[in-house]
Amino acid sequence: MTPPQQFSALKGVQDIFPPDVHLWQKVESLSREVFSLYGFEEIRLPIIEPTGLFVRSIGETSDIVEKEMYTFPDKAGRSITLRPEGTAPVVRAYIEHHLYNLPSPQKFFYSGPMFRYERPQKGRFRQFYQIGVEAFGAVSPLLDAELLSMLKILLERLGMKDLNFEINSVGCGNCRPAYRTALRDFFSAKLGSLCPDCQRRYEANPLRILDCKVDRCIELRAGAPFITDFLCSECKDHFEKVLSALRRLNIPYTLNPNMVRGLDYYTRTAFEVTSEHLGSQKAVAAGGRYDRLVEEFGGPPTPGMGFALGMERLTELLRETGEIVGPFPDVYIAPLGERAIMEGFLMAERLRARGFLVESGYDGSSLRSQLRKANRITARFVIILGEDELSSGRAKWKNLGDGSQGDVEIRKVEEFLASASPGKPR
RNA sequence: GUGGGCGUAGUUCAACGGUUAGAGCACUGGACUGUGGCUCCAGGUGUUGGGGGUUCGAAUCCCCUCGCCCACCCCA
Repeated sequence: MTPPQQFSALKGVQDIFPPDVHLWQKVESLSREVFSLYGFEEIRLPIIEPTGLFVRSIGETSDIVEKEMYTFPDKAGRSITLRPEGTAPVVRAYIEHHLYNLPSPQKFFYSGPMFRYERPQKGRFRQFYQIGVEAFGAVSPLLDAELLSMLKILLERLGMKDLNFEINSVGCGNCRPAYRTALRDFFSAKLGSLCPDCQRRYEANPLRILDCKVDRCIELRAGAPFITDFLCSECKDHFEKVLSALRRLNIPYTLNPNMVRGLDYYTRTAFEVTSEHLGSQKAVAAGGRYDRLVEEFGGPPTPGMGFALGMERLTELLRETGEIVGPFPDVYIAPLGERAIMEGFLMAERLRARGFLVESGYDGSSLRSQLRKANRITARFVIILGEDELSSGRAKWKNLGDGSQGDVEIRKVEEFLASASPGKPR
């Protein structure tokens, strides 16, 4: 006989189950709570989008578009892509539903899986989850500071420590081209000494040379021009006001003129929140401004700004700060014998209707093994129901915390548990 | 796509090329026929990831392949 085929999850995707899933739930619920204080409302969007949406927003020559998208034709021959990021779909929906007619700024958050066909490593997956926010229609640098503050408050309430807020301005369509030219000029004489990757970057995206990790390239870029010295007066003013607001909020930040964002659509403010406790993929959140994107997609000129949190990286850090355990059963019902099993089954349903978390045995195993199981799942109480109890009408109860026990009328088990469990029933 | 590391029981890991591949934990049962945790005892059909090769003999050496991990590229 051939053994049945065993399936396993695809490369780069993962199952999330207890106890880990409790961390995920905590992050999700706390995010909702904090975001709602700032007026962000949830938006739920498709996971598949037309391929062109990402090609045009992220940039045709970006790695994401060139080699990382899950793209396939549907049955009518349309090119479909599993979303590799969240901003472009939100922008699409914002324009498609004319949300710009509503009072500005419009603020949304989303949560869900993204897909990129990459080689997995620590903190990187092919299906990964992001919680993101996007705000439309506010040019003020105070919005930038407000989003940073909201993010910091969320991370603090999650108990995260040792985070570094790195910030930069990548300028706009007016000033960035001049900087690119200046960078190319700076590196042109050293081109032959740069690593092969950087020689490619020199052509494709010279800003990327700035965050190369090769020692030689790090040496060669000493003295390279800073983008902050090339910002136009509007961008410079905006950046200074963001930084000043951050100082007023007592939010510590690190200026990182070498930080460039991967996606083409960013303008002005760009930032990353990193942790040294992660692997090489150390950004737990990142975002920035995209003041031209809505217009480029056919909407009215509307500034935008947002960020996304990487769920796997976040929960990775939270796992180190202490396990969050799931709910424990209030009571385990241990029936002995056929009649008792049915009685216990009915009792379990009565107790659940009263708001108790109940586990119940119904396979007729010994009292010993049932108590062992109750102990293992850390039930607070055990109710023992055997022939003796059924004939006397009084069930035995046992408190697994202190070992105390006694008996109680079967009809009054609910009342007994309610008085013995503060806060229950709900 | 590139480079490196690792695949042995449910799990964490042992086993100089040499008997029948072992141990902790977990699980199940018992000591205690209806009382958990602590203790003690008992319980393993593992294609040593898969395939091929070298050898009298391979978990161990070689080749191929699959998978996982880490790093690069890039990115949350």
